[in-house]
Amino acid sequence: MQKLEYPEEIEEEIETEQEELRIESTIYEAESPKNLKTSLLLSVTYSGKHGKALVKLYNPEDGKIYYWYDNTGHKPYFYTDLSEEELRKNPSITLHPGFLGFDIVELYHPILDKKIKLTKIIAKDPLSVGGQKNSLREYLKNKWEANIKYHSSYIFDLGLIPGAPYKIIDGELLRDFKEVKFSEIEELYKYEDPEYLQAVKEWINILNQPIYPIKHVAIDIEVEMESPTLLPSPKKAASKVIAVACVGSDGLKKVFILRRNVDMGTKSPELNGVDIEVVDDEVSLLQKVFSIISSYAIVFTFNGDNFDLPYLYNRAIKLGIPKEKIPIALGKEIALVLPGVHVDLYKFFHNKVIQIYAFARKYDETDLNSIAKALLGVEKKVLKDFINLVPLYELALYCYNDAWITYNLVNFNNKLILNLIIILMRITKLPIEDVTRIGVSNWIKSIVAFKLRSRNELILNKEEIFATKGTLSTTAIIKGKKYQGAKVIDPIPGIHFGVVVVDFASLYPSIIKVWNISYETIDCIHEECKSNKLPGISHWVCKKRRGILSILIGSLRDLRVGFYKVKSKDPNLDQQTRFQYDVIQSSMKVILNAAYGVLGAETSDLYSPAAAESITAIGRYNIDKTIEIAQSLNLEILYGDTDSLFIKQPQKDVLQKFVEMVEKELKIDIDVDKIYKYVVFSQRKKNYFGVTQNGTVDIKGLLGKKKHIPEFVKKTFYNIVEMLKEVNKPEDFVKAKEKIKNLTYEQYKLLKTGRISLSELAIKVTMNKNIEDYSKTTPQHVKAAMQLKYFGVEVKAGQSVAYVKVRTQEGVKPVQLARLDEIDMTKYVEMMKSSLEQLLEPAEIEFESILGSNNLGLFM
DNA sequence: GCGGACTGCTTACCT
DNA sequence: ACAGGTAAGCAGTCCGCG
Repeated sequence: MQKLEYPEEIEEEIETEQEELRIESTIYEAESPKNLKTSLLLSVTYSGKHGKALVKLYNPEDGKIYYWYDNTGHKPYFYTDLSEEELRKNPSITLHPGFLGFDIVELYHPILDKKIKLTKIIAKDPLSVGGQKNSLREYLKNKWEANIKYHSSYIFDLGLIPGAPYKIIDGELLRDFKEVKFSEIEELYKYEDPEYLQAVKEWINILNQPIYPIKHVAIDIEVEMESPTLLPSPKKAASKVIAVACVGSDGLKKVFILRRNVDMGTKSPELNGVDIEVVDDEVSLLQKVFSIISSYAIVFTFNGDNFDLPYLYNRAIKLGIPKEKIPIALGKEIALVLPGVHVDLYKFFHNKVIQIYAFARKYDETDLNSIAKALLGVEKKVLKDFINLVPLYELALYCYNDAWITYNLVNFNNKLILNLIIILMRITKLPIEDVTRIGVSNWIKSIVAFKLRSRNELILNKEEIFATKGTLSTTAIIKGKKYQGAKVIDPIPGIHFGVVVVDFASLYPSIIKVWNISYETIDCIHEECKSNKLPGISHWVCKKRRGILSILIGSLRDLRVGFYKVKSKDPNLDQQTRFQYDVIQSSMKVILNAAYGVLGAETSDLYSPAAAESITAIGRYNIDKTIEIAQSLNLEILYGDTDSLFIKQPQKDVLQKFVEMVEKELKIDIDVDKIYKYVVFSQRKKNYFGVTQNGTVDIKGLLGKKKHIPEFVKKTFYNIVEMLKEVNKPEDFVKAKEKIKNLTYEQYKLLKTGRISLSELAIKVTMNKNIEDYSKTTPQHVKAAMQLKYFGVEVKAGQSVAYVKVRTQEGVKPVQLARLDEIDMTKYVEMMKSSLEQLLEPAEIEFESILGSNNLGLFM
């Protein structure tokens, strides 16, 4: 299939610097009742029309969205250190049309460790605080909390928990929480300080609330194309919308097709049960779609922010539909719907931490097809012809299938995604639109800011944190990195039977808790804390005050490990509860795993290099101490990486003693993670394989598992792995050896005689940049991409190039352009060798000997 | 003019 | 737009070489 190009955007983008989308339409406004029963808080936004914060609630009883407008008189604001008197002299402030007034406040400054006096500047609307050239914040140098979005500020000040149940009584918005019993928790954490216990209780209180099913719909649209290679531009919306599919949680299965001068074609049985409506004119088609969009609480799309919804909106405008009759509001890079909410699954799945920690890297490209293949085991349909010419029933099927996939991404595995989103909202205090669109550093920022506001503490500026926490005392091993990271212990090469792996359960979060690491406690201001040095570095940590991250991250860690993980496997609980607990513990995992990284990320608002390098330094200290203890008990350490140690054939009681000693010394839990029948190490770090007691094989870092290795090498690699599974004792290797040799030889023969197809020889490598951005060198995959571009197919950043090695000057060719007879065999034999050797070497098989031992004449 | 030693770039992995 | 550490393969450079 021909690759598509993106349209050139000719017009200047109209930069709507607006932080809050002003939704002016009244047609699609939801009711705002005086009383409302148990409803989930889905979103908070600012209503320009009412000049108030707007809370969107979902009532599971009737499946409808309800609005609640602020009745507390809450206004946007920020702080400055200028006195009111000084400010009065500044007409840009006092005469600003959005200026409302001043207030003098006292707030606790976490780094100065004292209360400071600030002037609160109150504004009429969010845009007057920030977002425009002449917003109030632009006229002041020293300012705090001026970049917080108004809806977040509102959530923080009212202590709202997005994703949690609320009710309205006599116009008042109230928590509608089920009572949670804390006796068990109080027992579990009785040695912790009261502040910490309080944090634990608050987490449980919000996380254990029921999650109600939410009425939702998945939508996908198809658009006619101007040319076969140019993707339609949503901004221009020049071509017709020819199909729209909707799949709803209420059983809706609907496809609207625009009647055009194209064959109906034949209706596939896959469309049985799907209501296909052929609509005569585009305007009615759009109106019907709008009516569906506005009747569901959540609209899910895949890339709807950047394509489907702006296209529908702009097309509707173009066809003369008045904008107040369109239930869509467009922002800079976001599209919202009315009266409910829109979630763009592309953005959610694109989030790196979701990809890595929630889905364990099951998908590595974030297009719909890759994700569907990895998570649902299904693929997108392929159009057999240019979309403009495809028979209508076929188009209907294609469109329906995409909406169906989108719907199932939300609903597979017991609505996992929907549950995950709700739990993440509760943890991060972000509205559904934000939590599904922004990255983890902003999640954590929101968690922290919510807590700070509740404690009447100032939310510090990035620069302020960096000014005192920016010093580094270590040097990174890798050039270009800022500070030293984890320690990896050289493995002892060979085959080792009976290996026990112990590891620290979430090491870095534990360190943050136990050592009181936080951006404000590291290198704190107190003279008397300076002696409280951390091991191996020149930083010290506060003795007087518990750090906010120590509390937040520590409590999340403890609850995950000690409560939710345990409860998710508790057979005494019903399945639904266990499932919710499992969702909670995986949501926590996502956040915990990223917490340390956020401190070390320059782009993060909590960037605190001193804290980040202290965490890794303590990590190294921990592993060193643990090795010392192991040695004192005569345990043999085979390998270790960051937070784990591989111990050879430890005696049960010695291991027990070891665990006790480590926990006593370091105050951090260490557990047996797994037991291997045998593990095979080379001299390489991060590179081994092992067979566990139940026969599963772990392969770490070996070449054969890397995704760019050609399929045919991979197949052979995994066939050998299967053979190694059978090995239970040292003697078994001898038997496996013959089988492995034969297999390898057979594959080699196939390769040499040209019987491996081009696609199995393909090397697939991701382009992390666009072609023109490779300025320093031109790697092979880029060479291949350049050849493809010459043929009119452009590979963009994020996509992968498939190429083969050939005997030409360039050395490579994209698979599409290559012939089998020009393949450079020697390169493929080399690849086979390097990949397979990592398995053969330990079995004492020489790759070369396999090739040489048989029928030499065959290949010349 | 060419090959080996070296450094640097790039990707994909591990924790 | 969370971190650093490691392996592998290739690109590019420098140096020596009658």
